[in-house]
Amino acid sequence: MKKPDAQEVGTLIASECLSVRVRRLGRVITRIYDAALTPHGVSAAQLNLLAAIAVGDGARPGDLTRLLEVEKSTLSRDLKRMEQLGWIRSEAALPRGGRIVTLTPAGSRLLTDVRPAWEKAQARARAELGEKPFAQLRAALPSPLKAR
Amino acid sequence: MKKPDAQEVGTLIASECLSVRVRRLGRVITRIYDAALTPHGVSAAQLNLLAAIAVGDGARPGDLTRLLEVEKSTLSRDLKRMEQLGWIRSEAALPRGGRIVTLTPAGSRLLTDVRPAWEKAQARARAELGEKPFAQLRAALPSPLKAR
DNA sequence: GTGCCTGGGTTGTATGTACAACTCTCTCCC
DNA sequence: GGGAGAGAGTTGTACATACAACCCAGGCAC
Repeated sequence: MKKPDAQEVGTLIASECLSVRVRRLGRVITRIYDAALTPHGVSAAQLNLLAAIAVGDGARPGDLTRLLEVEKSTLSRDLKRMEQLGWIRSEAALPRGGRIVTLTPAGSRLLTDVRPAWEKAQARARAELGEKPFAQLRAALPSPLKAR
Repeated sequence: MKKPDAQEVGTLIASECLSVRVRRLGRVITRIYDAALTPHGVSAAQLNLLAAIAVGDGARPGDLTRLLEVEKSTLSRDLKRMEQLGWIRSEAALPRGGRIVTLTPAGSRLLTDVRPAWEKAQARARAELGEKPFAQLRAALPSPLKAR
């Protein structure tokens, strides 16, 4: 039952696989931001989405899926939750049953209120990673706003 | 109801936030690996875990949580699924109710079988990101095996 | 010993995420 | 005008993930 092959492949993947590293990093980073944001009752994922909506002062769901690279079904549910929380509003507006999502006043307020906590999280993430890896990451990953 | 502040904060976060970029990248990368691995009935997360177990030819759950930076409750459930799938075995072994998780023959076989698909995914991820960002990412993110 | 702490594990609950299948509504082609 | 197809959205289902609240076993203090 000795399977040296399996051990070898395991070591290869554990040490070389990009998804291992990226997913691990995602968990670490998400924890940092979630912890900082908890007092405001908002999660990292939700803040990302709120910010994306705020950028254009309203957005079509289709744009958001492309910007954030989320599946449309995921977005649909995330938006529903945030609508129930009173942070966004979804107005039927466009021809093909298309809609436009905008921040409510409560959503706008939340976003501005949360800024100091976000900055703290950003600083903590920077400290956790180290100055150099932080800069490398920044360089390697395009800002979603530029991406497309 | 004009909230230029909110728009400003939104733009700041959307363009500067590390969690936005990292989480987005995680979704993209996970999709690539999941797609390549689907024919083998294994997900990216599961493969990561299998590999981590294979490295040491068995591991204690506590080590795995540190290695992968996963919450212990998450690990508990992931292991349970994989045990039901017949890929791993969990033997009660140590003093404090501690256990050791090892690959079954089926798990070992799966790991070696899956290698070509993994390599294809790795190549696709590299192509998707571009050669330079790929190298930058590699440099910025420590291999989990080194991390601690 | 009794009580407390710590390390290790599971369970309840909620969110984030994806894929597949479905509906709806236009548009376009013939 | 009737059907094919594209674009947008929702719903079913399953997995990955975390936090909080537990449970259990050992060690330590006194």
